[in-house]
Amino acid sequence: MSIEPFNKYTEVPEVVILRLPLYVRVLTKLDEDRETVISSYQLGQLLQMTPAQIRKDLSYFGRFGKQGRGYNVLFLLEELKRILGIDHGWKACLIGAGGLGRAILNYPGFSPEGFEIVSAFDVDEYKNGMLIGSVRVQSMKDLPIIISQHSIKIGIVAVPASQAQNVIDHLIKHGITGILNYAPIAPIVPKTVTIRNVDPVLSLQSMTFYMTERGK
Amino acid sequence: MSIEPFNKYTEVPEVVILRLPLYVRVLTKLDEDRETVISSYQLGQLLQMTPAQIRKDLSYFGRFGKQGRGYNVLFLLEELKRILGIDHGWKACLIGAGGLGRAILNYPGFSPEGFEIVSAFDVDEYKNGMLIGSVRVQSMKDLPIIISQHSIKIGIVAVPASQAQNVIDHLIKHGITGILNYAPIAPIVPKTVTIRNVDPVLSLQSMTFYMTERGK
DNA sequence: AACTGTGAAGGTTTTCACAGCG
DNA sequence: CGCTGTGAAAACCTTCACAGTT
Repeated sequence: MSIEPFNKYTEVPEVVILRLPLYVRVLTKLDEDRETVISSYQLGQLLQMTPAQIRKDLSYFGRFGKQGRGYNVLFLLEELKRILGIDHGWKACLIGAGGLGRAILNYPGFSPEGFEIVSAFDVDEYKNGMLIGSVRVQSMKDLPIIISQHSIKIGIVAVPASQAQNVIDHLIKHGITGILNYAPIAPIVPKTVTIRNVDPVLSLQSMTFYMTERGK
Repeated sequence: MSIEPFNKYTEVPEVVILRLPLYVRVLTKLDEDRETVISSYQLGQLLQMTPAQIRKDLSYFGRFGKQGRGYNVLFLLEELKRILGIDHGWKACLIGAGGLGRAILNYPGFSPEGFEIVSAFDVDEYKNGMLIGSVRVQSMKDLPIIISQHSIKIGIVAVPASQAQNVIDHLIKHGITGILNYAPIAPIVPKTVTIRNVDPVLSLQSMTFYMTERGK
């Protein structure tokens, strides 16, 4: 029994985790450009952040730099990938093979980063068997077996808003622990599941605030 | 001359602005469901937030509720739309008519929310004249005149990463003040311009942190 | 009785500033 | 000398708790 108020072990702030992929992205670019060393100041220039913030963020995970010199680009890049769990590939399944789902399947940005959509599902039985890119659309009733056979942990939701929460609940029931949701809703998920929403309309709606007199 | 350290007029925190569109979304749904009154507690349930946060957020802009009763759904909805500047439509232009650009043009979610893509551009002259949905692809050299004729303030960027910063600079030079960027880069813009990035890969990369042992 | 609006408290994140290392 | 890593300070954001209104 402690006299002081209970304070759980200081975790890494979520905002920090959200920034790590940005670091990965610029480091990847720097590596492609054959840069071998970079300082927190230079990283800050590229990302429009303060050098102190970058150093503090990295310090949550270890000591990756060299005083007087900076960070080794490739070393820091690989450390960050390991921390984020993207030093290996991830399989994902897609739910919803409409216009949006098709665009997601054809989006060339996922697989170079190690995210592979290995399977697609749609409630519409007419779409079953259709080939989109290299993926064949399957019936929703095959979802449990496919998820378990391929050990899929990520679900990408591209169904209409009205069905999205149901689909999300269904995915979670069958073992999905990460969801990338494209439906324009505010989904409710247990704390054991990580969800990210892709919602360009929300982005535009907060943008317009700053584009009106009111926002200045 | 004050003794106290200078503190600029307390602005509304950006996180608050980012949440307002969420309130708009659930209020819209509630209105469609013929709900007329809602409390901060109920809103909190729907959005997985504390009632105090919702009340505090709203208090930055005025007093919209009634004690003992809650908020009038339609009234609050319209106030929030006015605050965000979405009580009227916004015109946007799209740059990049490749696979991604085509998906954006065909995405049915923008126009019901008042965002209309009135024009599309591509550097590839072979695409000029092509019709995508109801929009005809134009040459980049027509961009300045079209932006000015239609008073377009929003640019949607769907070009390859290598060209994105150039395109963004170009848009800004010709009067665009809001940018929705789909290219996987960390763009640099002046403080007079508001930018939002749509980047599902970054979302996935922060998600996997929490899906690994490390993230628990 | 049921709720809002809000100062104040509490908690979190950013920035500062400098010791210490290469 | 130039830079990192990091306690401490400052700034920022969330939650509490309750006076006040309907």
